[in-house]
Amino acid sequence: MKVAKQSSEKKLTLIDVAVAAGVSAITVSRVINQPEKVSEALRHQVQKAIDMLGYIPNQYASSLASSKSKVIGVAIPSLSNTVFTDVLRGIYDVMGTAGYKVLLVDTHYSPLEEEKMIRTLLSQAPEALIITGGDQTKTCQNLLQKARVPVVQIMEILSQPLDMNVGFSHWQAGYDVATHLLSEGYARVGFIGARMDQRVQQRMQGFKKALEDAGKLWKNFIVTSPEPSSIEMGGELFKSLLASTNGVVDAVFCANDDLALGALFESQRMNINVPGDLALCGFNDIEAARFVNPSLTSVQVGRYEMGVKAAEMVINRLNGKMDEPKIVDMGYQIKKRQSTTN
Amino acid sequence: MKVAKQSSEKKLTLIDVAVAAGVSAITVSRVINQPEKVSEALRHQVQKAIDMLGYIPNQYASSLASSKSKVIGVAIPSLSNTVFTDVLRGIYDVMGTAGYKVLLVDTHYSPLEEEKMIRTLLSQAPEALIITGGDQTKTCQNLLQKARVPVVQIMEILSQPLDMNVGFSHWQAGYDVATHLLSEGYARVGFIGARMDQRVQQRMQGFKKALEDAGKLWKNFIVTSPEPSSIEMGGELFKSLLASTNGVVDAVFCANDDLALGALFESQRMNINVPGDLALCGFNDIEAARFVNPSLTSVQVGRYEMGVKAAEMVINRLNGKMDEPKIVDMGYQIKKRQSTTN
DNA sequence: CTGATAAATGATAGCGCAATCATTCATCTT
DNA sequence: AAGATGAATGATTGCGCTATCATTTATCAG
Repeated sequence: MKVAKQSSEKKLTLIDVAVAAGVSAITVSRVINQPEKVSEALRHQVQKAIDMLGYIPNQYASSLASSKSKVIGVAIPSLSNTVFTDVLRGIYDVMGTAGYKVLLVDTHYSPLEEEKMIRTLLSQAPEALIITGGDQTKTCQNLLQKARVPVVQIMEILSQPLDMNVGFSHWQAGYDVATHLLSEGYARVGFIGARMDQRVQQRMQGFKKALEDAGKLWKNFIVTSPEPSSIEMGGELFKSLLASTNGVVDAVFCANDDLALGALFESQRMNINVPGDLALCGFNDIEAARFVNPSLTSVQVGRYEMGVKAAEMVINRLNGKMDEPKIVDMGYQIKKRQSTTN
Repeated sequence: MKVAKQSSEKKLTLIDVAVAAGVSAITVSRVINQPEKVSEALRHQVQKAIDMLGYIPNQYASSLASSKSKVIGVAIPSLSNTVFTDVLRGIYDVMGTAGYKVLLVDTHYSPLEEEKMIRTLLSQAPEALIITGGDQTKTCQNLLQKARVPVVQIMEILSQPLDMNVGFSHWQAGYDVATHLLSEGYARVGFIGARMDQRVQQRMQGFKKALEDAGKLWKNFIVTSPEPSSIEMGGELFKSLLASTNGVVDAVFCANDDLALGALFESQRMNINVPGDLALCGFNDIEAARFVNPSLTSVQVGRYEMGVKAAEMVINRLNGKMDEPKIVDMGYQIKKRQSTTN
């Protein structure tokens, strides 16, 4: 084995390794990509050269030559929302194991930004995309169509998915929460929501429908804000709701657990007893919901599992399994806890 | 302008656009990358063709030809920890604006996995890397060295950074928290910690040193677990601490806010009054710390800003500004709240 | 109006790798 | 032992783009 200069200035290529190992370039390529096609002796010899030189393949050259990028593009609306990062973990865990890289972008809840970001993703020639929800711009949908790339839309069930779809019905979840609160005997049920993205809107619509069906929907029992959701915002919205209802509200469905915690903490400060005076229900079932006092009724969603499922769907598709279902409803579960115990 | 078939099967290349626009390929390339070098008339003509065809450049070919990837690699230990996703947001916001893509990997707190992941990152020929902490394997350090890529280590100040470094001293923060608790009159101060990564270890060491200096360090007042940190774990560790100290502990420094919340919620369930019977201090100052009742003393760190700073350091370096400081201490601030009010 | 300079555009080559096809060599069959 | 088969290895070519240098066209001084 010839020994090349250790501290060469220019970057190492396959050929450097090939020379060092005394084989041809393509053999080195095979050792890296299809080791079973190379005899054991040569394989070791080449591997030794690779390790010695610290060679790292240039993925760009590889992708260009093979038109396989091993990249999956993922677009989520926010990096600071555990709802999305939980899903992300599922995606990363599966994709990592399967040898795919994840190129992640943050759309900041904006379809226009999403369009820009998806352009970026597409320029990396991803083998598939996982994107959030269904409110892409028309241009963006065209781009995706044209790219002929498998796409999974996650987080919610869509009526007309672009391709594959994993999620659950936020409308139904909202409907069920309202029904649950009514069945527990609460009669003046309010709603607080922030950010008001498509999914929150749907939860609210479902919620409103259930109350309407029961003849218990009043406009002043709904308080929302376009601002980002947060614990602090939950407290604010809760106070607004109390004001707009003159304090007669007896249960509040909060669009997510952060808002619910904010409402809970605020009501503690106001000496409003939960659940004695007021019931609270959150959404997402983050860890705090289980452990706060009183524990918080919430809607559990298999977020990690949703990420796993989306990733698996992508991988199946890439492996040519076309017979898998294209739409998967992950469902949800209302976790009844102390905060709605009448 | 010639019009190409709209729904061609094969993917579009520069040349397709060039033909459609009636110019040479390189001119199209210039319109995309250095528009100021092309006359306005041609520029519009080409742009029209690009839009019409829905052309998206192949980044792999571009990167291979120009050896500029416009990719920044980022490695963090966990995707489900807000501490890291906050930093990430800062990185994404700056990098996105500057036209860089972020390739993110999750090392699951394991140096071995980190080594593997950094190999992956390097194979994408990133222009720089942002990695977490300083406990890379030797092999990994060699890889990084050899790659001659700017590296920023974030989250903590290291004695021997590989290259650039942004963070703060966890040791000092731990020392200061202990000092603060002692100065508030607490005399039997305990510590609970989970996961016990390098940064938690350092906080604990600083904490222990301060107690030792004050002659108030006892082994049974320190309870840790290698398991992941969580609210639930905080409750468990808190109960263990009570057991191992026979309940005489009068203040607890929790290695992070999740643990602190767990301890707080658990003490509420045990009818231990905070801060009346027991003081609690967290770390990281997540939003809940400000709003929970009693509000939780914690250590505030500019995580988003840390991400921004790291990204800016990278960009400055890539733009040839070599005179910037290589080590930036972001500092921290102890936020004194109700939970440690004697 | 000539030549010089700058601005705009084009032709060519090569980035580092893997697909493809060709070749060599070992093993087996009858 | 000759031929057949398959495994192991290699030579060539091109992926889609940009760097480089060459060429053309516009602009201007004297």
